[in-house]
Amino acid sequence: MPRETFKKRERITKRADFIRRHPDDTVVHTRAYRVIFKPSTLPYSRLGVVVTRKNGNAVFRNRVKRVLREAFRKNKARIQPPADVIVIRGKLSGVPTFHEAEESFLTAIHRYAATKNTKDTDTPA
RNA sequence: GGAGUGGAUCAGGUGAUCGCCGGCAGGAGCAACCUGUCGGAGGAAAGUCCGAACUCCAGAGGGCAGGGUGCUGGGUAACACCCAGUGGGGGUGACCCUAAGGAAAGUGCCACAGAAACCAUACCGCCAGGCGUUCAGCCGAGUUCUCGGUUGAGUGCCUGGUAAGGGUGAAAUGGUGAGGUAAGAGCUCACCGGUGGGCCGGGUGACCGGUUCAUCGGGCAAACCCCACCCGGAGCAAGACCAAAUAGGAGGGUUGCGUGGCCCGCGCAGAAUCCCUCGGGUAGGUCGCUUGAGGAAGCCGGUAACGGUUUUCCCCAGAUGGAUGAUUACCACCCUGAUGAAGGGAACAGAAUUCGGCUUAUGAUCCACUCCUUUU
RNA sequence: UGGGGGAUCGUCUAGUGGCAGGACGACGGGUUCUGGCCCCGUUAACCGAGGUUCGAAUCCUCGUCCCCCAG
Repeated sequence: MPRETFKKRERITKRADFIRRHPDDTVVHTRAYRVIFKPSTLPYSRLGVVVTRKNGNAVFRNRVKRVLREAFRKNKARIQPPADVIVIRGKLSGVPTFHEAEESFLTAIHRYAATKNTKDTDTPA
């Protein structure tokens, strides 16, 4: 079983990686977040979190980022194929907990995998 | 029991599992990775309101402009901060607040109202005199109707005296009482109040107390200003170094730049293969970067702020799309509940070059004190 | 992180110590067969809290929010 770590190379740090869009991107909406899966050439997935100042103060923004980072760390092995994942916090009030975030993250991964499978079955012919 | 004032302290704790950042050591060496070990948010880290250190501009030098501070004495690297006091104001009180120099250096403003808003004095009014006039009484002359004189009351104008009173206004030329006067007035007197000067005593000083003489016309300087003291500018995206990238594009120049308030001064470059500006390109890394006006404890000086000194004492975050987290167990606190079971809650808030302050946000506990009410 | 600027009716704006004004809008009325244009009237604001002053949108202090700039 692979260890559930989260190294620096698994984080999206370039502004261009946040902004660039591609037709193959898969966008999944959950109640509080918008999750964008971008196909990656790297053999592992990466995570980037967007929380603007309009969501709350610095404590709140740090909380959102830490909770989402933890959900990614625990479940990154399920993202197949590997992708750059960008999570955008919507305008929803209330302090997030880890369990809520993980549930949203898992549903997003599930829908992402579903779209990939249908594409794989449709396109080969 | 209620209301309140001042001060101090803490900012849940201990494990388990999985993670993140940094230092050190090791894996032969840089990077990466692994192992071990140590450390890892705050009282406000916040607002960026002051003051400094540090870096660059020249080792920041002179003048002007501009800005800041503004009772006294201390503290400090420095401050607009702190401590101790003085004066003034608020509160029944504990206690709190205080940008608190100068208005006879000058300028300006004080809307509306009001006679008048600061400098001459003056409008209404009051009083005296003069000239008219109306009415009444008395006297004289005369033919009844009239004329003259005089007294009193009223009224108009002029001259003079006066500032007691006058709707106003935020503010009106010391207040009250008596004398005095034609009417009045600090004109005089008694008490009270203010201002200025002299002298005496206390205090380092702001100032306080007493006495005596003179005098009694506002306010605003967080209006311009004057006086005293202080301040050069920019800011770690400061600044230094390494590497990568494009093509030699456009404009200007004798003085240009540093210079980002102005002038002087200073420094650098200075006839082109030169300099400046714009445009274009690059957007990576290393250092600065955490040991410092540092902390703790003891002793000494000081009312205190604070300072001095001693120690084999301690090292206490340094990220760079930005770490300091997640899950879970038990205990502690608060609330609901019945004391149990159970459930819920736990504020304000996240380092970014570093310090000293201020201000703002905010949970809990403790100590001392004040006022009111009730009981004894 | 550092530096700079701003906040006035619903919107855009003027006002630098003394009544807060204008335009557009909204509402009501008039005009018209009806609507528009036009005319008349009404409504409606000084970001918040303290201080200076007789008096503050204006001067001072603190706070809240918004915008801009950077090597």
